[in-house]
Amino acid sequence: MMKKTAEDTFETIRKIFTEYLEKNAHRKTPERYTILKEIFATDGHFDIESLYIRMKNHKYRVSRATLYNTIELLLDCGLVTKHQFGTNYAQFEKSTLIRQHDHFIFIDSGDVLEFYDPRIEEIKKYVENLFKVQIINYSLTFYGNSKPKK
Amino acid sequence: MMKKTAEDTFETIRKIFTEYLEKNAHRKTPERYTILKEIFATDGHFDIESLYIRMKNHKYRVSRATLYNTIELLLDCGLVTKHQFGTNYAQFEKSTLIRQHDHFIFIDSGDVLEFYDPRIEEIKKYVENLFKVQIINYSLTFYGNSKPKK
DNA sequence: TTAGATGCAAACGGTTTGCAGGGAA
DNA sequence: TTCCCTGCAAACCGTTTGCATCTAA
Repeated sequence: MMKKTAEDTFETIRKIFTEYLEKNAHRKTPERYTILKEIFATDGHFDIESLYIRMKNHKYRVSRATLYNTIELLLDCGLVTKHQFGTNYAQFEKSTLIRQHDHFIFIDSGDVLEFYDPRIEEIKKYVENLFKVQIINYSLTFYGNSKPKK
Repeated sequence: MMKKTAEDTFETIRKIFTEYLEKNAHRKTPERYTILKEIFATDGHFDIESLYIRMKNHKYRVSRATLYNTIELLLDCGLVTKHQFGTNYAQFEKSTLIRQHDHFIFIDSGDVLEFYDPRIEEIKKYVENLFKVQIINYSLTFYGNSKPKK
């Protein structure tokens, strides 16, 4: 069986975006694909300003307005997730298409770690039952510091 | 045994605030106590602007700067909790001193429900162990809608 | 008496919007 | 050719800050 390369994965991502744009009668502009590529070329979380600077450094100038516009589309088709980690600006994360996870944030540095605990599913079911609601999404974030050495 | 009245509870709150102010050499200004009273006189979550307007309606004029300043103190002594429910403005909640809880937000209306599931404690322990960290606080919020009638 | 608090208004910073020009379909 | 999209800059809005004035201690 062939190993799945990073390029293969991005091709899938690109295809998802294209299908989304076509289905919603949005234009397939070069800006949108370049932004998509830039986002998926880097690991970790990002905010609009850092993405803007990164693209400028890569000699691809887009306006902030277009970044906000495109992020909106990427959120809508599920390729990007939005977080508001207690700050007053939004942070985003590219979808891995692989595994769901939540976050631990170091209070001092702002560094982000990811984890997954299946018990969150149990809590979700409990809440849906309790309130007779349908949960569309959720956010679970822990904040803390390194454990002090004894 | 005497029933505990709302006034008794507020007296306790007031005392906690006073002790906090004294311990940290902060002045006990009338503004600070009036803001405390206003916050604890209303149920549910609030933001700075609505608190500002509420106080103005009650004929007690404070500046927004003082509201922000005082909220900071109330957060510091644990009488108020801050939330950032995906919006770009902060929402606050008075502490109940009774029971810990998390939130369910109706996507359409923004209405807030509260619940508690002890499994969150298990997840917390798991994360502390996994990353060798100490968790100071956390946020768990579900977003969704009413379950459609069949 | 004086250091800390308040009120006001200006500044700040992330996000949104209006509009003229450009380009995908 | 059409009208959606982009870029730019101004507007927006929640929050922070600077400063003169006031007041708790």
